[in-house]
Amino acid sequence: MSGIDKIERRRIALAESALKTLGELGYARTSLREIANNSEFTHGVVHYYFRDKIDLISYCVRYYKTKCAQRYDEVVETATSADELAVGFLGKMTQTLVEETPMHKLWYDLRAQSMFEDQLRPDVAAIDLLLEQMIWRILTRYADLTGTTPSVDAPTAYALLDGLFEQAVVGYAANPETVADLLTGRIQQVLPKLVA
Amino acid sequence: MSGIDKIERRRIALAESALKTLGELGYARTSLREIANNSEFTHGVVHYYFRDKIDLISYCVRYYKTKCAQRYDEVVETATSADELAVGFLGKMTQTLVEETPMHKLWYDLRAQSMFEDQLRPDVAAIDLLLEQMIWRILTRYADLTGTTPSVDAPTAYALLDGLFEQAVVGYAANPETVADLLTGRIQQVLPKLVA
DNA sequence: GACTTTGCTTGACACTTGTCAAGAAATCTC
DNA sequence: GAGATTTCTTGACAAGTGTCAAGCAAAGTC
Repeated sequence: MSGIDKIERRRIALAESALKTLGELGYARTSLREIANNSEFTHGVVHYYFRDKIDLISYCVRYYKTKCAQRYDEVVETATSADELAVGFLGKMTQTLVEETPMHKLWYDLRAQSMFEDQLRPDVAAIDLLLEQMIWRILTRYADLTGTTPSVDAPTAYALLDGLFEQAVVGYAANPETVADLLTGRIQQVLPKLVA
Repeated sequence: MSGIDKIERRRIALAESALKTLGELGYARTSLREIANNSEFTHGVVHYYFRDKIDLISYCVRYYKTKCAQRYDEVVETATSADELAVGFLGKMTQTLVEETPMHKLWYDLRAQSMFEDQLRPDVAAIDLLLEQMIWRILTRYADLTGTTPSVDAPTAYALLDGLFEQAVVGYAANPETVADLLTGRIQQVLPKLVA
């Protein structure tokens, strides 16, 4: 295995460890030592592989992005009816809401941080675009299957659905049981209104 | 002036100072000393009037809440047509987006923090509810004036519009010029779809 | 097997943080 | 105006932060 790959592998291992800690504690309360403690590494290693803290976090964000935006692609491709697509989409959405709550909490945290920390902004904007495109793929496919066309543009559709999802993530901390059903109900209300 | 009022007055002065600093720096980067430095007080005073940091911040959030949720009430009450209401609503919305950007940044930051910090959750939830009710007043009035009824429930309507607004706030850091117009365009797209 | 490079540990540094306590200053009370 | 109370300043503390450098261990190279 080549040297550059080994470095990248370590970076990824560190990023995954960091993401675990970040997802639990949030950006503000996560220190490099805490990240190192929750991993098999010592705190010095972090500085061997990353210039500084923001470099690590921004690497984490970029790494995270590669994992999150293709979640629904399979559903989009295999669905043969609007209902099937909607059910599959909602299923995957509630699944990731429940199973990957920390990652979603972290995402909304980091997006908020990007308003104050310039260095995070490009990475956050890139992920936002990726998510927007993901939503757009779902919506255009949904329109195709219903013989309609989207009645809002991509950024609007994303902002709307993201608003619903964020409320669900924020609410999840308070009521883990009811939130998933509420979310699916709301999206079912909204989805038909986004095509015409 | 009574003693209890004087204390409350000082608390409010401190909270306003703190909110200014919090709005600029965000939750993670704001320290009590920074708050004190940007005010006429010394850092010891903060602990004279507030038990600890979270007590101060939670007071700030509660104080902030009283100022933000009645912003649109005048527009709702005076509008005599759906168009007038929409124009007034959009005007106030872009106005507050531009003029009170730090407060809005702080709000989204704090809502994210509340996912990690239990003590913030009740206050954040209370504000979310207040905002939801505000949106609901606007939407029901809009429905009245157009002779329709809302086609989504209050939490859904709030989540949708809040999603649009949050995107605008996040995007405001990158492109301050274009964002306001984009927001109004998107809300104009969406508003008619929320009634039927 | 000696030597060099790479990877990692350890401990230290300068600094910031929240918190608190001792005492000065101001205000109030009589 | 003396004494008591409230209000504020100052300085200190312990803990935690990001960062870095010196040196140890391991791996690779000849």
